[in-house]
Amino acid sequence: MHDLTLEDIARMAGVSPSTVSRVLNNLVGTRSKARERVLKVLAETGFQPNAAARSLVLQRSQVIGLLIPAPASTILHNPAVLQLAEVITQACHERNYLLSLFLLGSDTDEQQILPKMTRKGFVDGLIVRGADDRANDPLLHRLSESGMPLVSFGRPIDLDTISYVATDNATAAYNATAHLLTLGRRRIALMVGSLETYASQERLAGYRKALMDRGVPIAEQLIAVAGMSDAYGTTRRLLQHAPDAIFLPTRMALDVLRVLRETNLHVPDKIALIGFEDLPLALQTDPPLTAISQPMEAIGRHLVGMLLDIMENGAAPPRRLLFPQELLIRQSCGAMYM
Amino acid sequence: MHDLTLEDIARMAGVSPSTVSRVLNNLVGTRSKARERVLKVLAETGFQPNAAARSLVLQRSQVIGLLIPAPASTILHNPAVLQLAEVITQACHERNYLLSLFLLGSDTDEQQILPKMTRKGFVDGLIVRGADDRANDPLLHRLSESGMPLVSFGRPIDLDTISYVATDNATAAYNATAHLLTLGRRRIALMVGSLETYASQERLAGYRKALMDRGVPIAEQLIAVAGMSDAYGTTRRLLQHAPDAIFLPTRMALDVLRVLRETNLHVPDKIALIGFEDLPLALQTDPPLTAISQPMEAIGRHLVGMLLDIMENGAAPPRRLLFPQELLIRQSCGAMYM
DNA sequence: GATATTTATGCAAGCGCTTGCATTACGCCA
DNA sequence: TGGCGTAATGCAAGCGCTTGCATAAATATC
Repeated sequence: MHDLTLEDIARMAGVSPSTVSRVLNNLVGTRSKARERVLKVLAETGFQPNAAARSLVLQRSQVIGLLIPAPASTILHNPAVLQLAEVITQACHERNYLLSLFLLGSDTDEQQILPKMTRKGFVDGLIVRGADDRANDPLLHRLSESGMPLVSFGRPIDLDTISYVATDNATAAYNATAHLLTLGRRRIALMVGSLETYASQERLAGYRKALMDRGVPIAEQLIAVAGMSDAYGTTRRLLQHAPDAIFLPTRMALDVLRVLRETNLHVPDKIALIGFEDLPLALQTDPPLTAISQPMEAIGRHLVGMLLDIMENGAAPPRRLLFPQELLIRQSCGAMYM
Repeated sequence: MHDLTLEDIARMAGVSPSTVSRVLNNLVGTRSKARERVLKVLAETGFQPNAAARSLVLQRSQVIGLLIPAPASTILHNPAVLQLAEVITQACHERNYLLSLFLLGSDTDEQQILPKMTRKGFVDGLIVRGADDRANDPLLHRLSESGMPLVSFGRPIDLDTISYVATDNATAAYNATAHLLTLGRRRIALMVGSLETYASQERLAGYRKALMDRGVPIAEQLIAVAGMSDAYGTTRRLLQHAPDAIFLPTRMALDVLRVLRETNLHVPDKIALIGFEDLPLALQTDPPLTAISQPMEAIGRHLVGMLLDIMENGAAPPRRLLFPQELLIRQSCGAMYM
């Protein structure tokens, strides 16, 4: 038994395929009697039109792709991207699009997958978790060249033709640093995951500016780069320079807290902590971590809004949107006790 | 300027569309001179054939869908599903399929999305994160009825027609409990996230059996159900019954550890801990958490293997596969000190 | 009740690709 | 060089749907 087609339904309902199509797409008046019969058959059979045929004739698939360049390590420690995926999924559904997620593990994946992703008739547009670092710049380049409607979450490096939504890490870091200064901290350490990422550079800049604006000297020893695996060691080294606050990637909070417990540095009495991202983890640490939060809901909505706009009106000129971030005060920064 | 089609390429290369198609699909001998010209044009234009047209004529899209029923809370605390997604993505690429992830947030999503997912010509088959609890049983039912090739990760409840891959939670819990007993623990507490899930029921059964086999009395007060938000309180209550070990969902480890620190119960000297899942978190806790680990790599491979098999040979009879799990001994169970 | 107007329906083309079949070009051997 | 087998190529149909156009039916108008 072959799969049902429009034609089968038409025969069963005693009408022409066109009529069935029109019923399916609601472009037939409600008072038609044929309509009733078709509807009945449709319900009985549970018929769903063939997606490929539909896409072919309509020249669009009603599917949007979300590309996540993510070697295992990255994504597992970064639930934020998942939250983004959820928000975007929701936003797409509201606009009657389907959101399809694609994981890009290795570089070979990328070579293999990208050409397929940019085929017409597959997805109508692409949202990319862009430019975490220079490494995925070529990806954006290639996507951009493909002509596929595209928006990036995160500002692309060296590429000013791509529309993007990003968050203002510089201001956020500035504000967080200022907050710590207001609380009386003077030796504020900064841990970043890498200096290759735009985000880190912006945070560093915001941090520096806040210190300078207040006339607090910048101690280069208090600035450290730490990967996931050496967060513990890096923290220990940092402690030799007697910081009274640490500004850190939230995913490293557990390692940092462990060091502080081991060295009997009470948080926040002796040392204050602020995380760069508001992951679920921030609520589970002891004490709960004050963290910078991105307005994910709004970001997601604007990403898909922007993409749909580009799909309708073309990609020029590129759209840009910068979102402010918010400092969520919990206990690790000491402000609760003032 | 309209998008390029096979016909355009054919014209540019001075051949017929059929020839271009054959070059694209590598079913033309290598010594053809036309082939060279086509290849050249293809390279120059970066042409990619229209995916919808291809799917339509071939009656398959070379895309597999991974359906993730995941309200935000669930997925954010459960990176395991992401690991699965990565493994499956990889396995699909190796088999020349594209893996497309779909998040099912709300129930309304489900109503809206499922019909689209089961359309022919969209995906060729579906992998579902099945039956975490009764709640998504209807989902599996509907998918099953749609006739779409389907495999479930996790054993479906009340449904014996669906092929699945699952892990042997009962044996794993049995072994972990036995391990604790061997280490001299006698008052082993069990925290589960819910009693609605198959997984929890199996764990509970394995736990009970291990105790009975060793003649250790089962204390019902040592068995507790805790959600993410009341893990802390539940742990405190549990402590009133003086457990010397706790068997817990890994994602609750931080809360449990906090209670134990606050009550000065040293892990593992005073109390041993074992987590049900080996999340990245297990390595970051202090002390690192002994945990049960699923062979994700193998599971992922078999899920796609099974699905492709079903796509080729039909769904009957349903395939079933049960994987053993492994106890990863770290410091929280005390075995390191023996 | 006859005509004009609106609304529902059917016909057929076509979206961009693949592929069976018929045809042509090619290389080989005598 | 002619005849043969094989490989390369082109033609045209068709995958399942939508939609412009023409026609038929239903409704409104006088």
